Amino acid sequence: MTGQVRTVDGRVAGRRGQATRQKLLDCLSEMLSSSPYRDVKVIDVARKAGTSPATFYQYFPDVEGAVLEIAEQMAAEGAELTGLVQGRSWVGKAGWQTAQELVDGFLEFWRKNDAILRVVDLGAAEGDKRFYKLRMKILNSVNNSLSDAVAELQSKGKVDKDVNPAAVAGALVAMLAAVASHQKGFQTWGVKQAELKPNLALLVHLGITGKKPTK
Amino acid sequence: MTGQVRTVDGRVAGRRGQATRQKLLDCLSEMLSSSPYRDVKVIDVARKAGTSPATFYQYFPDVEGAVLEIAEQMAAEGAELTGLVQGRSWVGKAGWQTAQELVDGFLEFWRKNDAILRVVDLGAAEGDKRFYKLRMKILNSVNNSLSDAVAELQSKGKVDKDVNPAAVAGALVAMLAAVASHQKGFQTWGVKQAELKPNLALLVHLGITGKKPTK
DNA sequence: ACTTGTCCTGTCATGCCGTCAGCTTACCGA
DNA sequence: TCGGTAAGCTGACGGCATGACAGGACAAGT
Repeated sequence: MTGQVRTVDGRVAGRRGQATRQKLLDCLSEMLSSSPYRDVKVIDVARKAGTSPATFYQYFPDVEGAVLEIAEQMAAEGAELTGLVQGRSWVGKAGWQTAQELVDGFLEFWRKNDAILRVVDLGAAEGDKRFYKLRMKILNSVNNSLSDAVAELQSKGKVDKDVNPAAVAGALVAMLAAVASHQKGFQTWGVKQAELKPNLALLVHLGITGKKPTK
Repeated sequence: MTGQVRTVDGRVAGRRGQATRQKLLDCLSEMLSSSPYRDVKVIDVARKAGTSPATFYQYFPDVEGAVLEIAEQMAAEGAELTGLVQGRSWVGKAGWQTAQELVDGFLEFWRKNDAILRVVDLGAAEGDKRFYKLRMKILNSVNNSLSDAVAELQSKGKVDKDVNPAAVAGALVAMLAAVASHQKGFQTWGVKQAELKPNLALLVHLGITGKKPTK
């Protein structure tokens, strides 16, 4: 996809250049998880990476640009999420297992990348098409698979005709993402992490199949 | 609660002062819906309000402080959400109606205040306790009512014992909030606003009662 | 050693931040 | 009517981030 890494002014980046570029990305990523997005300054990132602001601007047009880059890398890894739903059964005990593993994998992925995902979410909500497309890219694999699962059950007459597979799948994915973002919120609400998961799995199972799971 | 409105340096604000203060809040609010949170500058808000940056800092410690103020006002209005669930029935056709009206009211409220809610969400996700408490305050009314509903059905033996009411309620509320934030996202996903609502209502009904609604 | 192209940084103009002293305005009691 | 007092506002300033540029350092090939 990305044939060559290029600097802002069009030069092709070599070995060393790519290294510092990556270092800047790493430092920015770290910065995002330790301080509010709004307060992340180019100069801090540069200092942390042992270089100067000017260098940063050689590789990225601005902070947002760099964030998009990080998010892009993450989206690529996010493809692993597909495996959580693709080709799985939603019937009987296997269905319950599928729901559980989906929830587990999803929360884990989100927790691992929470800082960057927050920013992507904000960008998307603010209407920025780039972030918005990126968010789709990440969620699409899961969403499409879920949507297919609903559609298939529907064709077999196991799910009502007036259910919109895409809407249900989208809502469930949004739920998982939101809960993952606010995991800490649930704790103070008196819900422990361990308790949360099975209840989420239950909701997912109910949403997809319309039935309570057989455990 | 707030006995007197005070400036940062401790003076009590009079008629005129409160007016400019409110004007600044209004302008900030408008600013937030038209440009990314990260790019909202004090000087722009001040200019828009026909005053100077120094005046802004007389009433608010920083942009964040002003945002919290706006959010607080909104949270007060958010109490109206309570009416969407409190004392409603979740049985039979009435249950379906309850679910529909909840979804409707929730989406409407979110759409009306989306700009500020985005920022609150971000702040909460970033771990800022003030935003986080505020988010709770807004969602608590709905969340508690839903939680109670589940607990009640549970005591009647209509819902499984191993369901955690708070977890389910929290997840459903998070889902509604997330879907509301990304309503545009669903459109490009091929799901129309009108189609989305009943499917959300279905999920809510399933989650609360464990059964398909009778329409 | 020399050349070439990559890579980094010092420096600078610009603009926003956040603060302060000081000016203007409104209110109030004598 | 006339100060006196507190509220209300702003010009100006040091400080820092931004973003652009030109030039120096460096690695690799010849």
